[in-house]
Amino acid sequence: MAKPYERAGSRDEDVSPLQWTDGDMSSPDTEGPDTEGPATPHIYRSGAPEPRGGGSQVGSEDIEDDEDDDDDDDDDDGADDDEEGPKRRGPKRKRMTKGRQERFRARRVKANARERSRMHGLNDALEGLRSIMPCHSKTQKLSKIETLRLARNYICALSEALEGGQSLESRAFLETLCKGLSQPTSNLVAGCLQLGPGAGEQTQDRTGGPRGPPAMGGLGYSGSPGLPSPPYGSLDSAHLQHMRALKGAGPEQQNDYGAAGLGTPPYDGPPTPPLSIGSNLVAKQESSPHYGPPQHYSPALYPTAGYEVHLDATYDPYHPAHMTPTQMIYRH
DNA sequence: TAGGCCATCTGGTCCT
DNA sequence: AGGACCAGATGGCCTA
Repeated sequence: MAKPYERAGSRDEDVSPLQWTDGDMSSPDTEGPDTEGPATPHIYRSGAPEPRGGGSQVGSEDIEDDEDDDDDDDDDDGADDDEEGPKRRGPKRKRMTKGRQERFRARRVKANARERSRMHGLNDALEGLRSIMPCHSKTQKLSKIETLRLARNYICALSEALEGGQSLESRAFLETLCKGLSQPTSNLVAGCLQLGPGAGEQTQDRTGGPRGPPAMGGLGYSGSPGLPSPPYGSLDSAHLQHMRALKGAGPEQQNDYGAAGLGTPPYDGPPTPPLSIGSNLVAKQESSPHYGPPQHYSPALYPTAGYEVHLDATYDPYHPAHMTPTQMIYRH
């Protein structure tokens, strides 16, 4: 079943919102989109399965009404003792008075919003990564895990190519690229690169029908070759740029995206978020001691939005002198 | 219907 | 105290 992740629409649009089962916080009033659409309530109240931890969710724990509001700190010794099930470790919790419960809810709402925002940032970064992968298909989006695997392989493959002068059309390059990827992703990559172990070899896709172009026979998944049905992804222009750079094409030739018919800049993804890989790399090198000199990376791997990255003809990725962005020629 | 992938909520832990 | 990060749990969507 493992199929490159594909979804009709972004889930962010129809995501939802919190269903406030308790009347205290009737609306999270945090983000707009999250307050509309179908509900995805995960507020564990009575009746809902508890997420973990032996059963004491704050939302479902000792919630009290106002009656014994302030004198409850003394008698909470027994609060956990009379619970059935495993005892909870850690500091004893105080009973949730209404006021405390409200403060807790407010804190949780804020924390949830932050967490959502954090995950969105993470996803944005992942999307940026997707967009510079050698095969960037708009119809078949790589899943998160496959994106990370492909990125790792891509770095390895390009490094090997730089080291050994290996051809980027070689089978070895493709094998490195597809190491550990799922079959559909491997096939996608193969389709993008228009490479195959046996040109003209007829293979079968998952549905059993013969397909062309040639598939990734034995790559990653031995004995399970086959390309998924078209549309295949496209060889990303960023990858073409990498290939050109690695082949030592002169700057003049590297400039003419339009003339070459590519028509797109090396990075034509969505507006680069603050987490832009390329820009961050350069910026952090110059400003942050935590990011030390990048080790064993190819500048060509980091096309920055709005920039084209070109390799110095004498570039040696392992030479210390070439570890800095000064070896990169940026041209807008 | 099962399984993959995802977004979200949540509590715990660590750090500032 | 509050924020960042993390991992578990849950339910929705989609495809085979």
